[in-house]
Amino acid sequence: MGSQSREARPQNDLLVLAVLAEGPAHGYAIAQEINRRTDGLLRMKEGTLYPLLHSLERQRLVRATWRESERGPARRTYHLTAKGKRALSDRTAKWQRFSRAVDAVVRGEARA
Amino acid sequence: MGSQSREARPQNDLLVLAVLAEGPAHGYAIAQEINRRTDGLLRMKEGTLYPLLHSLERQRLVRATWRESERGPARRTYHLTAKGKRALSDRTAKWQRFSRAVDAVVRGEARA
DNA sequence: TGGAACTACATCGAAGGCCGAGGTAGTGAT
DNA sequence: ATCACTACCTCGGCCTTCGATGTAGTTCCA
Repeated sequence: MGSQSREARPQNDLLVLAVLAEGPAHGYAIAQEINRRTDGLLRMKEGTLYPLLHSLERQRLVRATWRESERGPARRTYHLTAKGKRALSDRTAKWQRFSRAVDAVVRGEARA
Repeated sequence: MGSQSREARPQNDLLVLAVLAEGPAHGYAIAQEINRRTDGLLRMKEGTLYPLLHSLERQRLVRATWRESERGPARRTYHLTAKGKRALSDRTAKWQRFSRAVDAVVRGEARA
C-alpha cells in the first residue's frame, strides 16, 4: 500500500527472515516450518520461495552455503546476516503497524 | 499465499468493504476515511481505488448511484449489498486467520 | 524391478495487483 | 490567473505470486 518501496516483498520475506532468525535452514525446511507454525494455513510455494531466497541473498540479508549430504540431494543452507537481522526487526515493526492499521479500519475505529 | 483464489485482492477490498459497512460513501471519501482511521499509514491511491470499486461492483458486492451535487463535481455513491455484507464477514475472518498466522511465524511459535 | 512418495533444488510464463502519471472538471481562495 | 482541493477516471509498466515443469537422490513396499 502506501509507503512500501518497490523492492520489498509484502510479508513473505518477513516470514522467511523470521524462520531463519532461529538458526540456519535450507529452503525446503523453511517452507515446512512456515507450514507447521501456521497449521497449514500459509504454504510458501517453490515458485515463490526460491526466487525470494535468491533475492534476499542479493540484498545481503541472508548468506548461503552449499552442503552436500550423504542422505538426499545437496542442500543450500541459509543463515541471517547482521543486515538481515536488522531487516527482520524493521519488517516486524512494519508488519505490526500495518496489521494494527487494518484492524482499526475493520473495527471502524479511528487511529491504529 | 496458500489458498487465496486468484481473483481476490489481498486486503484492499476488505478495507473498502469495512468502510462501506458503516454507511454509503463515495470513492474519495472512502480513501479519506481509510487514511484517517490509520493515521495516514494506509493511503489508498486512486489508481488502486477506482479499479477496485469497479471490480467490487462487477462482483455485486457494492452498488453505486450517481448523485449530482451543487457544490463540486458529481459523486458516485457506493453502498454494500447483502452479498457484500457476507463478503465482508468472510474476508474479515480470513484476514484474522492470516494475521494470526503471520504473527505465529514471527514469534517463532507453533500453531496460530 | 518398478514405482510411488518424499526430499530438495530450480526456472519459466501467465495472471493479476498496485500505483505513478496523466487527464477532465468544478469550486473557492489569493 | 493560479493554486489547491474535491472528485472522477484510465493506462502502462513494474512486481509478486504460483502453477507447471524439470532434475535428481532416497526410501519403502510389493
